[in-house]
Amino acid sequence: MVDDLPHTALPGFMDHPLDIVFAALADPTRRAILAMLLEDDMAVTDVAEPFEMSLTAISKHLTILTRAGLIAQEKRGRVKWCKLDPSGLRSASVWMQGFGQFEPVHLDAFERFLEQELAQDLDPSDADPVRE
Amino acid sequence: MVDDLPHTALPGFMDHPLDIVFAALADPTRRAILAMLLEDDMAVTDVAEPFEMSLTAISKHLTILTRAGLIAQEKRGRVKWCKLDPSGLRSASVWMQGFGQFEPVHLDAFERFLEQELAQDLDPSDADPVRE
DNA sequence: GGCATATTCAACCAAATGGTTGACGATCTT
DNA sequence: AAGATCGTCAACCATTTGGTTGAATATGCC
Repeated sequence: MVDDLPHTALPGFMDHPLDIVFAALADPTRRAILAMLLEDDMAVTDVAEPFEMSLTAISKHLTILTRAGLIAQEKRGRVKWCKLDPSGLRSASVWMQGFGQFEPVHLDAFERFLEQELAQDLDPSDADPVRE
Repeated sequence: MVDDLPHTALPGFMDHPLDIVFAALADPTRRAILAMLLEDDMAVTDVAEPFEMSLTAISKHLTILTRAGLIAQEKRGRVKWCKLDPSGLRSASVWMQGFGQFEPVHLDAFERFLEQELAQDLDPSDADPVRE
């Protein structure tokens, strides 16, 4: 038997979204992943490649980034593509701009950049995913 | 017995400053403390007052915020005053503005506000610390 | 079908985190 | 000096985190 709370892991959990966003950003591996995705959308395997860490570990990091709204993942065939999602970063930025008490920031070049990315909707036309 | 590593807790530790800043921001209690300090510099005891948590716990949170460069603490007599420090938030914001690859953000109203605060150099002339 | 590739799941582990309590060193007040 | 107040220290505890490995699940290729 598995005790009695096997539902959806409903404990206190992190209630506030900002907890999740900032916690996600607090790890250097995850920030490095975000920086990589700034250059290109990537498959999980390719994200993992430069790190001296198991694929599983990277997969977990990507899950954390996804739940924080910092990246979005989309499965195409057997490959799961990862791309930046501005929403997480935006909410964090809004808070930081004076803990939400001042006017929200316009993420300037960054937001516009990401919006372009989104518009392309994961078109790996010039990506180079398969390296073998 | 206390084992044998009682020195300064020298393990790997968090190397990158951003790790420390974002980790500090990832806790709702600490963000609430920052929001409180936005209104007024406060003594540790007064910071702790609204929380249902021990003074020790708040003291630890304040240490974490201090090490992250998010607040500064100054002891005056037996009272330790806490005030916001823009440096931590600034470094986080710089990174977020496109992971350091875009132009750094001007923290607008927030920075100017804090610089005024700093100029006043912890003058609790209109603060109301002692409530008894 | 059979095999390789892509990714996650499950179980496990060490270390870090966030909290507690009780004792302690400072400092102010009387 | 005594006592109260401010804050931290030390030890402890439960939970979370970040990693591992081995097996499992999909999907693509021949």
